[in-house]
Amino acid sequence: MLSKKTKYGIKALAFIAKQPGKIPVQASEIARSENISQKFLESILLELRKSGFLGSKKGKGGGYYLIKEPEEIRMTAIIRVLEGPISMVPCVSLNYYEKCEDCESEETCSVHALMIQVRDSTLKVLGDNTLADLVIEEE
Amino acid sequence: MLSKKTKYGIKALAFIAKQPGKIPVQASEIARSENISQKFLESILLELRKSGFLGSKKGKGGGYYLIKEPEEIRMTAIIRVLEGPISMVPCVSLNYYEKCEDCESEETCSVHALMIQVRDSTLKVLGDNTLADLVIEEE
DNA sequence: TTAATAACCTACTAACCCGATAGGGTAATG
DNA sequence: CATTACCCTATCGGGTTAGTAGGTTATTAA
Repeated sequence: MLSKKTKYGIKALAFIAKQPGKIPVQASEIARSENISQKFLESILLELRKSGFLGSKKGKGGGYYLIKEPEEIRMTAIIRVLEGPISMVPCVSLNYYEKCEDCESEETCSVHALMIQVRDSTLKVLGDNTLADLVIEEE
Repeated sequence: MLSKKTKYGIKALAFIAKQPGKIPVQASEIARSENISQKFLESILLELRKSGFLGSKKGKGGGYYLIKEPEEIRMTAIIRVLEGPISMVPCVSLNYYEKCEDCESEETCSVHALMIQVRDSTLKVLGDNTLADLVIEEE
């Protein structure tokens, strides 16, 4: 299950990407438009800024803006930052690998091979889609 | 993320499917072999019995056994029972659909279309794999 | 018939995480 | 210098997860 945090983060990024020009978008505006708790959204935007997706500008007329082009931002990157691992099990995660306590070996684990298949198919979809694709579909 | 419950459940089913013949397998044996808390496993096996995957026999020589052939048990069915929805978001779930509170319409939601793609690719993998496939890979 | 076995059932709990709220501080603009 | 809007920390209720505890019931073998 996708957390609200990730969902809100994606929606916010899409909202910003959708704006004409490169003018900063305020958190309050996004919160209003997308029905998100403003404070909660602020913390998400902050995280997206710290991880290099967004730039920010303080004061009047300030807000958040994309640093890279929407076409360059893969959904895998966004989700990994906000949600964490894409895999359903840590033992098949590429970026957040963790060994299982209960499994003696990954070769004999019946779940392992299956979860690799799921991971790869999900990765394909999320890697093929960029932020630009989300915006296009919206119009 | 897959819960331990689901993971243990799949492993247990694979363990039972792997047994030669149709003799019942005891929960204690599965728990020992797979390093699972026995009591926790019992509750999972019980659920799998109630949902029609397993039969059981009490008393000495008792245990759990598969009701259907491993080839007939799709991974989607197992996961839906133990884990719940396969989709990452309730608003694209086929079996556990729920409307989003924050979204005004699903057509304009930037997340929606993406999550349908993820759902379909995951569904393909889990629908193509049966319990029999897990056992084969183990050998 | 009785003892052992193993499934079945109910209740509880510690730990954890999520989503949100509270209450500010800091920097930039006009 | 006042307003704006980002920035930061702390906290918290509610829910879920993974497990533990302590039994009851049904079946089988001695």
